[in-house]
Amino acid sequence: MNPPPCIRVFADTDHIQQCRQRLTQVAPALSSLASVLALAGNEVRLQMLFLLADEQLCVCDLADVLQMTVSAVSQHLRKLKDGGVVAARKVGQTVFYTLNAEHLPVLEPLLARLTTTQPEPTP
Amino acid sequence: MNPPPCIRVFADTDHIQQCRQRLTQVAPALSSLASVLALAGNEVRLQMLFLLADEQLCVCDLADVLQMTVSAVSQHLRKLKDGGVVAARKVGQTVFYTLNAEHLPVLEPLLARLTTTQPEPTP
DNA sequence: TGTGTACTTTAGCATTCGCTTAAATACAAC
DNA sequence: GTTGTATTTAAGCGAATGCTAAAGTACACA
Repeated sequence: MNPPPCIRVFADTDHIQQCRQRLTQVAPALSSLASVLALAGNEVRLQMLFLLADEQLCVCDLADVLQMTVSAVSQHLRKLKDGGVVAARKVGQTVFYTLNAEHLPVLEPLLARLTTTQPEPTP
Repeated sequence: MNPPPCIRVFADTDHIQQCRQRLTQVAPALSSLASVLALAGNEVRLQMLFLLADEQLCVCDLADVLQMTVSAVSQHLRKLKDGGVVAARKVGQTVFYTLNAEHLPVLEPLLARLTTTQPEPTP
């Protein structure tokens, strides 16, 4: 049931155990971070987040800007909302999306890099 | 060939165009960032990066720690290497992996959050 | 009340992902 | 050379992803 994954000569068991412990200590935070990064790791969604960092937008606006189907945009937004990355605010029949505060500490510095990175001069 | 994606009453064409321009300005950086986040957005790979941030490790070590097949680990590492996130250094017949400098500015603050986030007191 | 607009949801489908298994490569030691 | 160890690669497969197309929901307004 549990074949030894690696039968190398010097398997420093203490070291392995220590690494495992470090992982379990950060496990919840790491899992949460991974799911946020997975959401932001899609080019379309990252574009959305970049735009939403500047101003709230409705589904229709995003569809126009990204030149995508309203349905496709809506499905991306649902994922982002389910992940707690964005929040929806309904005004009349249009739904405005904004960045959610919960994961801003992670997203803000990432998005900030996009506007501050100057094109590197070829050395 | 190009049906209007959204026939809403008030489509602020100038605004849409302005958003599109902001996107094209950051397009290369955004694309690069998205691919790094996509790599880090996998829980197993994020664990690897977390460990590699502390010390260099070989494939076998990672397989032991993560309790995964050497093959599975190797395939993850190849993706990370192809994305420029990690670098390989061969010593004898073992291959040590380290974080690559290229994307450290993105990864470092993310990984730092894992060790500094204190468990929030239930309010 | 009906009509239209903004959005969501569902089903379907091609593609990608992440794993397993097995074979292949590289190299150290005997 | 042969053997053994560390790693990579290839093939295959189930599951997840991201889109389209079509139907469904919610609400404003005449």
